[in-house]
Amino acid sequence: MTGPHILDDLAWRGLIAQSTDLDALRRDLDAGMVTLYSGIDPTAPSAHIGHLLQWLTLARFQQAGHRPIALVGGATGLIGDPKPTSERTLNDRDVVAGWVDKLGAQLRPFLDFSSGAPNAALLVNNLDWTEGLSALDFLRDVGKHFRVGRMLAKEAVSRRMESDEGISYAEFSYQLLQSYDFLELYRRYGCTLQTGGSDQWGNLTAGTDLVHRVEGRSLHALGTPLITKADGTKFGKTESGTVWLDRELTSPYAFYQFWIQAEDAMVGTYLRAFTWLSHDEITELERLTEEKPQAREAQRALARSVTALVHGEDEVERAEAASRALFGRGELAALDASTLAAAVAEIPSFTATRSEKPTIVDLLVGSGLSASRGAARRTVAEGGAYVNNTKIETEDWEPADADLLHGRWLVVRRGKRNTAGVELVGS
RNA sequence: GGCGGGUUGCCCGAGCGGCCAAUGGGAGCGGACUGUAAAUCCGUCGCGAAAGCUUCGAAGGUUCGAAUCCUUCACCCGCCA
Repeated sequence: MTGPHILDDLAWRGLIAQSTDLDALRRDLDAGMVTLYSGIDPTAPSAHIGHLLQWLTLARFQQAGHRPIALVGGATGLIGDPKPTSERTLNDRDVVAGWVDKLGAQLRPFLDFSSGAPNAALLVNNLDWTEGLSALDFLRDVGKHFRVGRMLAKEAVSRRMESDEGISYAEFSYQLLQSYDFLELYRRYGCTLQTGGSDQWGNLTAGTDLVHRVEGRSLHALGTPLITKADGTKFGKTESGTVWLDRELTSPYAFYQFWIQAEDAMVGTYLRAFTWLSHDEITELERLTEEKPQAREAQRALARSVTALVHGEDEVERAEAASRALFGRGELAALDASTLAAAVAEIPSFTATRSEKPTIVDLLVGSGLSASRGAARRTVAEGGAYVNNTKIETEDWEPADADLLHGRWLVVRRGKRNTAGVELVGS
């Protein structure tokens, strides 16, 4: 690969928040193929866009000729990484095992696993080397190398110690488990680099420390920054929660919409971190955002790229077509039936029966746009309810035949950007 | 094991027998402005059309009346052993 050095590329993309010894890492990367790993824990049936960032980082290394190992924490997921705020609830073993399978399948498209290449990606599960480990062996072989003082000093642990929630011994031990992964992967595959989010920094360095003590080798750790919004608040949430990669949890249309709503101040950051666009392309898009922010070119390119990456080009087409139809300047009534049907298919929709004479409140609640009838009435009172882009002023409004697009559709909207389709059937 | 402190709505956090569906802040949501952006301002924020109903860790109890008092249980924190 010609392009910039992998570390320079990562730095340009804003993906290096912390590192152990960048110069040493660069020397190793230049000396030949490096095996690296990054792990995620199965805490849900799907990965989200934070995980995507980790997988993409692995993929960037693979693109540069190095060998990525994607780890899914079938063991660590049974214990739970300490969150600064509160103790996790343990999930059942079979549930976690099911999630391990799902996450494994989900990450495959992002890396090249084809067996021929020397740097073909590997998928591993840390349950494979921890399940058979006895508690005594673990304490002697791993636990003996850890000092409690150091462990207590880790940020997540100390935060929890100071909170009135406290921390269980199980979660306290988490860093030992993750450190042991690094040791095991070093022994099995010669893995010498671990990447992860900067919130994992304590765990990453715990791993390099352990290997140093046991094997006398200094390995590398690289922390990617926590991606946030411009005001520093958490990124990756929408009104309906986390932005998942699984289409059942976050539809491709909703996924596309999430990205297209990116703030101007952050769109460049997201382009750099989440897309494969070249430096030149991104620089140009950043310039366009400065010059003509209202054109939203960068947001469009971002939404297109990331949606294509996760859901494929076909879904991008659909999401874009639906977005044009629903957010376009034109009249919804002017859309032809197939375009409208396609657009409605992308958004949450439901079927109502004419004989039930649904009011706007029924439509808002039935479509899930409003959580309760009270909330729906409030929305109408606030002037946030629309049908076919026309504001509805009264809560007992009912659709007339003339309102039905192509004889059966209504597009209901709450606020600026929450839309749902309604198909009115029956007589 | 002993003693003390704690558990309130999405989060933080007041309330400490009636005036409490419960102060305040944050997040969220809607509106105005705009560009499916940010900032700002305004409004809203348990369910119900209403009567009313269900909430303040759980279960009992005292009382005309409890988030507020008592008992037991669970969990958390601290100190001592």
